[in-house]
Amino acid sequence: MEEINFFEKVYQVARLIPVGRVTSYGAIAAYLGTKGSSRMVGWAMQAAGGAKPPVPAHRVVNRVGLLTAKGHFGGNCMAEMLESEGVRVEDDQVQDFKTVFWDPMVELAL
DNA sequence: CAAATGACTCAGC
DNA sequence: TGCTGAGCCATTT
Repeated sequence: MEEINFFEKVYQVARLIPVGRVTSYGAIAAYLGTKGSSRMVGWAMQAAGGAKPPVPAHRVVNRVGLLTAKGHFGGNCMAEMLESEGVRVEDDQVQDFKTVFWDPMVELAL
């Protein structure tokens, strides 16, 4: 069922993240209008595992660029994918986060 | 209906 | 400067 709920919104924004870029939970939450639901974004990512098309949850990190989701992916699989896309990751943290940071509020020019 | 959970974020010490 | 506590919203039980 393709129900348009909070998760779907998160999925759509997350799928809009270009390769080599990353965003934060708060940025997506704020874009959706629920700035305080940063946790919900992460919760949506958990459910994103069965979303179609797949959601690049590995491109979604916390506000400091830390791969908090790594623990859920299993191992450093998340960092490997990010590096494969051109994102510099070191010690489970995105380097030049502000440079690779993709802000939906700006990029999508809402 | 109320309580608990969660991949976050901010403020305080 | 680094850790702890509380706040936030939506989903789940």
